[in-house]
Amino acid sequence: MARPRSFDPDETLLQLKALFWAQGFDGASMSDIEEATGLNKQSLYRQWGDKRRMYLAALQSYAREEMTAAAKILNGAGTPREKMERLFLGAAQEADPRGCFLCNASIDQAQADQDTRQAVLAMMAATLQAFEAALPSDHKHKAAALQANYHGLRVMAAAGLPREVLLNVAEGALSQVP
Amino acid sequence: MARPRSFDPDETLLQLKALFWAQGFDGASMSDIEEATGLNKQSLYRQWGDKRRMYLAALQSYAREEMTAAAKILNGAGTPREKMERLFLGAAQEADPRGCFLCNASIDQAQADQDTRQAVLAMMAATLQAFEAALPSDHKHKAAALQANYHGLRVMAAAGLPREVLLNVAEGALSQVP
DNA sequence: ATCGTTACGGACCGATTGGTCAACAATATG
DNA sequence: CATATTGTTGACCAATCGGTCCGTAACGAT
Repeated sequence: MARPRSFDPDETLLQLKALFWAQGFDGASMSDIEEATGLNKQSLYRQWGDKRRMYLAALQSYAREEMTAAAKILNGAGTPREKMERLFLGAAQEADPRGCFLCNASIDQAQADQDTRQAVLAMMAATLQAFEAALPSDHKHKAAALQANYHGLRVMAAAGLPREVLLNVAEGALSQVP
Repeated sequence: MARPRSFDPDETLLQLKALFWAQGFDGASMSDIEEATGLNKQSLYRQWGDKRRMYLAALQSYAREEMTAAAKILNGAGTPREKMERLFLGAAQEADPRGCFLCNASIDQAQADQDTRQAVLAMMAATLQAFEAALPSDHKHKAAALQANYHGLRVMAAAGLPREVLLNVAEGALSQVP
């Protein structure tokens, strides 16, 4: 009935996520977005309405994928200790310079935009639950502190601290897990 | 010999710090800066050169004041436990929605600007030392993890998590301190 | 009072910002 | 094949961005 879309919105969303994750909302201009997606502005606006919604969609894509990757570790096989080792040592060794997109959004957009704030709160709550679920019943009260530890680790990794310090953080966190 | 400055650079620096802390580098326009300081662009440029150096000066002002406020707690009187209680419970109860300026800079400017990156690294290292100094000698290895915990707590506070969760984080952190 | 020097204020700059519009291209249905 | 409908393209928009320039104001030294 009409001309079909010539791009895959899901694939474009991954590119948006990568861009906003690395550069933040203000740091990514529409020109950057056009370049990163290979699409024209108009196609982007037609699909998502405005830049804010592109950002929100990217953030929710992160929630769906990167965070369920963490959740997969936490809900996967192994003892609580093994799960936490995989999570914390992984974060310390990879040391993603982009940080954690959720933390980034908390800091530079949660204050500026109500929708982002709500999305961030939901993601934070889901993360807390994943930590709780992965801990034995007599250690669930440590979930929030471990989450804070994890987010702090990601921030320190983004700051560029040496791996040795990051591994130190991971070991300290793990010492709380039986 | 010449017309004297009609503003106090130190006072202006406090206003710059407050603005960049709350809004970030990109989030604060030169118009915002003029409004926040009550000064004209030209006076600002004469004093600091460009916007980046205003930001860096603000960040270093934060390092000098807010962080030595934390350092004062850590280096002050009391047992390690008491110091950590003051630090973590304070951060959980005040729950500054602006977050920690150091964390914010780590996330949205450390990648973009080399000078900011170096300043952030120095501040992070100084913070680690303050934690180490405040812990008894057989617990110094926990300094990095406690720092991560602290930064995570600040990020979660900025995200808007309920005080109850933040207090939970603080208690979890404190359980590691004798 | 005058002069040299510096600070201040506002007009102004090109570049870039996020966002829109209308012409054109392409396709599924009749 | 014709048509209705949608996607794509690039020109275009006002507004704002960070930053500069210059005329004037205000001071200390002589």
